[in-house]
Amino acid sequence: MSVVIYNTLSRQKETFEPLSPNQVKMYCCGVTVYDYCHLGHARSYIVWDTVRRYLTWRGYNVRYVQNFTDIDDKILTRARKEKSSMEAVAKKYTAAYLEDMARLNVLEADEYTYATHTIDGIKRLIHELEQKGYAYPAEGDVYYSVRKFEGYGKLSGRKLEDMRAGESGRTETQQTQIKQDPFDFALWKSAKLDEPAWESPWGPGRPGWHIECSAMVRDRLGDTIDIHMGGADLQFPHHENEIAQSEAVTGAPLSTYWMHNGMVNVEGTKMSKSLGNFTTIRNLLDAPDGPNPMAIRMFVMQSQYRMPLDFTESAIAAAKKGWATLNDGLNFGQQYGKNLGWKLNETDLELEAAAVQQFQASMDDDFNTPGAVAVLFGLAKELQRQSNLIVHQGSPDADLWTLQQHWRTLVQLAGVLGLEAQNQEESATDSDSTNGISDAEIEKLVEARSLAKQSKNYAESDRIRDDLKAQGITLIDKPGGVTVWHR
RNA sequence: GGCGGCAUGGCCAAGUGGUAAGGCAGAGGAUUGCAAAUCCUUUACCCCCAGUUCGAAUCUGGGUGCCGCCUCCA
Repeated sequence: MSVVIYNTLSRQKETFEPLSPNQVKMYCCGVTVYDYCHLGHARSYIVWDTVRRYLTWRGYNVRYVQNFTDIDDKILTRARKEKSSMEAVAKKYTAAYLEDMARLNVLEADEYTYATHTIDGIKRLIHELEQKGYAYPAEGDVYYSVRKFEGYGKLSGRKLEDMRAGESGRTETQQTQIKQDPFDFALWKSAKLDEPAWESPWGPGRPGWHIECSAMVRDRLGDTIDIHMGGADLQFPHHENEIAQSEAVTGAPLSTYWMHNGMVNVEGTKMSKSLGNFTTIRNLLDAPDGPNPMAIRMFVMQSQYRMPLDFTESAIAAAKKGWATLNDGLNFGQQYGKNLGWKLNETDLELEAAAVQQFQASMDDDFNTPGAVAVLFGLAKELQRQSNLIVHQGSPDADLWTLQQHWRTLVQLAGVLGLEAQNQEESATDSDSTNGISDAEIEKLVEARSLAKQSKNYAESDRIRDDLKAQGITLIDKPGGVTVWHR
């Protein structure tokens, strides 16, 4: 069995075969750093993080490179607005990106690249394109002559004659007049007054958007990589243009597989900065009753990465609840393992084969995370049941070995999806120290409540229970008038 | 106008030829003084029409609706 990937290039699922056995070179189109990231970005990078984690778990040696676009009109506009510099704005939002992603448990790339650090490679590439007749200078700009590249449109499946230039209403009129063809795009833009600029054979200026990715991939990973990924909205023109640039120069395919994630929608339409219908990651997480970052991962994992994903209050609420169940399961070992006599560091325990097999079958099929998450829930619900038995009856009804295996399997597989529990012991200690109430005091209150119950003074007994609840202590009445509690 | 995608229970969402995973919510029951938690049970003519097939949510054709892209985009 091998991994199957939906390749945008062929519009079908293909068996994954890396160029060199067990080596995977991945390049992910990163963000333009002019603002905080929103949920659309969160989805995208959580998805690619998961692909990377899964391939790694499957035994591939993955090299993951991602860029930051730190030269761009939007950054400049932002810098003017904030009376700052392009560099400062880019720095600020690059840092913010890294913070947000760390919270979402997105692993750092093996290498991050920056447009500003790739100027030489960019200039080299443009020069080669010029020599090979694919690029032409015009009034200090340099443009790519799209009609010279035979395969233009092969990724997005479109023909130049079918497209309406300027359909989206965003064409820059100035450029339109300079370009030989409306579909030609800028490789190099001449600098206007008080704009950051780099020296070049075509005069001072800065690179166009698409060229940086071509240059970075070539510099860091080589002429052909295994997987190139990004948002579905990058398919055209960005990735199409990358292909045109890279392949015209190298004569080799830029990437064997192209993967695109579906958009995050708000009330049926795409979340985007220009529409203003976005929620930033930090706003969502930092809201008073905001979700745990892992709940966001759950939210993303519960739909297939190529499908649109609707962001709604109720979807987040459902993900929060779902995460709570999973989190309980993940904490089972910390909570009960010691009492059950587990050795927690025992790692040579075999995982539960059926669950692993089902998980892998789902994930192998173009990263079917909803199927994989269902496996996680199967394990978590069983642990939840056992946990309830322990609390109410004092012991589980499964043998300890099986329980430990369940738990280890859950932790391991959830980890492959980047779903990790908070360290419960830590938070428990936290609440011990910050929460003034001691065990003895709780016992006293529980005792008082039992007496109140016996005399049928339920108002009093409920008051005590509510008070304790407010302090994070849950009471459980068991048959026979016994009450147990836990924080 | 062109290209692509999607339509599955109250909401979300897997399933791509053998008669519907999972999550959230709901209902009934067990338990409880009432709760909480948990357990058990339970809710689907798979957008419409036609076709292929012994058999289709799944394939084919035709509708209808929604979404994305056509040089800001994750």
